[in-house]
Amino acid sequence: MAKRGRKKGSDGKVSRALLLKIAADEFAEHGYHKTKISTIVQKAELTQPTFYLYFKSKEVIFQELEDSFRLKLTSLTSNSRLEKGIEEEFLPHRIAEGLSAVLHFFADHQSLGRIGFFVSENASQIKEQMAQQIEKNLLEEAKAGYFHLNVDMNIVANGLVGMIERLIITKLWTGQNTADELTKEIVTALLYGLKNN
Amino acid sequence: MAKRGRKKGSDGKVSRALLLKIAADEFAEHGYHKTKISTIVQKAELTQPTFYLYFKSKEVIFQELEDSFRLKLTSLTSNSRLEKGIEEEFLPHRIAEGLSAVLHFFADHQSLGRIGFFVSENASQIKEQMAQQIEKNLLEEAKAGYFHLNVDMNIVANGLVGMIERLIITKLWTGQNTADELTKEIVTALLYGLKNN
Amino acid sequence: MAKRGRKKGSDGKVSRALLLKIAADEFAEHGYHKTKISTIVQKAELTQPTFYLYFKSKEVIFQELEDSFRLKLTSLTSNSRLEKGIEEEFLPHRIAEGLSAVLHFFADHQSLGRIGFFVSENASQIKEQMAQQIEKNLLEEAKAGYFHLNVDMNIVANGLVGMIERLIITKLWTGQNTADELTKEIVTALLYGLKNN
Amino acid sequence: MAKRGRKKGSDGKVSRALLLKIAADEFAEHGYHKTKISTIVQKAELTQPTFYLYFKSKEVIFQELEDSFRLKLTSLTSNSRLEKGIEEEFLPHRIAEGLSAVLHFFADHQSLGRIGFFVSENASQIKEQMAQQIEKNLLEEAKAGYFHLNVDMNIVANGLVGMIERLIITKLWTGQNTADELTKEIVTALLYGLKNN
DNA sequence: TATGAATGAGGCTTCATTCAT
DNA sequence: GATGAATGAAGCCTCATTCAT
Repeated sequence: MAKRGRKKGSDGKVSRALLLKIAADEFAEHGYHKTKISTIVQKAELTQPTFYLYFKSKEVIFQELEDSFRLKLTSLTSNSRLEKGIEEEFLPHRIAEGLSAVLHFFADHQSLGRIGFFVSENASQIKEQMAQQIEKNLLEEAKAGYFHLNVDMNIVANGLVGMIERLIITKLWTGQNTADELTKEIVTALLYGLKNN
Repeated sequence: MAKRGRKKGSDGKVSRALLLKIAADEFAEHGYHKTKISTIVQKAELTQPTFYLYFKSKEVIFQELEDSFRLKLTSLTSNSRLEKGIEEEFLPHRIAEGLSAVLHFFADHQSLGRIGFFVSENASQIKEQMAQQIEKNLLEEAKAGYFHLNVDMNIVANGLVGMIERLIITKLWTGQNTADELTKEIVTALLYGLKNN
Repeated sequence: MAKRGRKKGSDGKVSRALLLKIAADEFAEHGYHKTKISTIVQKAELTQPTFYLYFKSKEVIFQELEDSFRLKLTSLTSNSRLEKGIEEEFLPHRIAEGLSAVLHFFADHQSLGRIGFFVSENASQIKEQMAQQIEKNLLEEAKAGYFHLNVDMNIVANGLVGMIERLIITKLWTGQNTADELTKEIVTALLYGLKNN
Repeated sequence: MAKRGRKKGSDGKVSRALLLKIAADEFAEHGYHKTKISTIVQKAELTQPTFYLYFKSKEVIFQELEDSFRLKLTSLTSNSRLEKGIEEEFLPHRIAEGLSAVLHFFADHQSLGRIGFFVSENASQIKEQMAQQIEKNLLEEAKAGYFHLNVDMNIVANGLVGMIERLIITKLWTGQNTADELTKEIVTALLYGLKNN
């Protein structure tokens, strides 16, 4: 039944998705330059021209993965702002929710996370966006009286991103700690240094 | 003027150092793969064979830079432990000293810092070593009664490294903050979360 | 006509064989070091990357040629042993057969022969293997009473290999003598020095 | 006492001879192309410019070594002709003398021998000259009645050179046989195949 | 949809050789 | 007589990408 030139059971959508997945793993493991198209297609049991059927270039498939990461991450952080009027005793719990979501995302999408946070040339920029989101939240929360203002919130936000980044690599992805464990530790450390008194 | 042979005023030590410096800048700016020997020697107004007079390969000169970074960093962190018997009121100041030294080092050696902390394939490993050093310090200090033990010190150490890393990029190297300003902010945030009560 | 992509009528097997043949000629004529991949592909009207499509390296294609030589030579020499019970009057004829096969092989495969016997770094080893094969044959034949034992058969075997080697170059490949003529001369000289009485 | 730029105790003649000797060993061991000027001068504890003080090029020093070999070899073979009127019973002894001289020469000058006989591009030509010398001797000796003429003397001469060549490598230079032992074996094998009746 | 075959562009490295002192 | 420093020339190899089927 298969037409000439068509692999039995082959399906564009499937091949494309497969290439994307393998590429993600390769980029994540070896970085952009050491990742070779030839390796990707080999693992997908396809050929190089087929790759170019779905992606215009190496750069483009990488970009698609990076964009995918960005999208998911943005949607997460934008949901983490605290509502006004929350009781102080619930504060740790509310803050934890946002952080937890982020950590779970990274736990569930290692390759994508590695790409967006560590191998992309824009990683720094991505993290800065994240830091800005966090800063906005912190400032509002401080204005609401939850936090003192003895520290520069932009610095705190950036520091927080750095902390998260490092713990993802060293603790989450190594399996030493779960997303929830890390959440608790971070929140504790954070609050006791930020909480108004 | 001479097209071949000895360039007027040429000196092996000088040429080598020049290549090393330019290479550091190139690696720092473009990463390992995008850095080309041809560019390095062009900027040094030398030729490719001259490069190989002083360095066995691209990999080797990179390694030399990485090692140089490692050495300086290690000597800094190993000097930052607190002596026993220090008065609590001087604690922030003492802790700040170690951190300050590290930040000043990064401020003064951007390219080297970028190489060791961001472009090297061993960057993660290097940071982990640093985190271990810090953890040891923290644990001793906790034992001495300066800190409480409500948090996992290994997590704190790694988080701290992440914070530092991120602030170096976003604040120190952008010129937004000086090493001393950052030191103060980090110590403040840190202590209020760690200090025993 | 196409500048890129598939050449009209191109066929992997053919290209590979072509490269192999040209490489054999080049190696045979110029030796290993003076043979350039760029020349090989030029003569094949291909480009350098294509070469690497079929052979991992210069060394590897050379090895393949050497192995090919070894294989054929080994199969020839191992077939040249005399059966027991052969009449003495047919001895010269039987011995000639083995030698003749070898010389015909060299006559028909100059480049390969030159590679295995003269340009390979293992040429000496190859010849020694051949000498050992020959020695084994001679010893069996001596045991069967065809030859006397007044001489060291290992020396004779090595000397014989040297004779063959030299005559191949000076007589066979120059066209001064045919394989059959040489066979006769060598057998004559050999037997009258070896024959029992 | 040494003047500026002059190594203590340095002497042109000595340096030149040293370079020549080391070069001979290197060429003999590694062949022409794998022998590097840089290695030669290193072993001589000199520098590359010094090399060019004594030899115009790599090719030239090699040529000098090859010429040196040629000279010595030629003087040997030209002395090996048999005088007319020698008694038949002394023939083996007289033939042996010439051969012995050659083998002793190779035994005493391995590197030079290897260069002239195996690494030079003219090795084949050199051997042919030798073969011609030998052929002339053989023909005269045949004319004098010492040998029969059932074989082509040019073929015998070339074969003999091949035998010698191979035995030098496999027996003489490996220490398995002395020059005198080989001489005896070769003469025996040779005579019983050549002697008239 | 898929592929066998091919290539443009470009990087790393080596080596014989030379100049100014 | 000797050398520290430098280079012109050239070769091997890799990789993203494309064409014709």
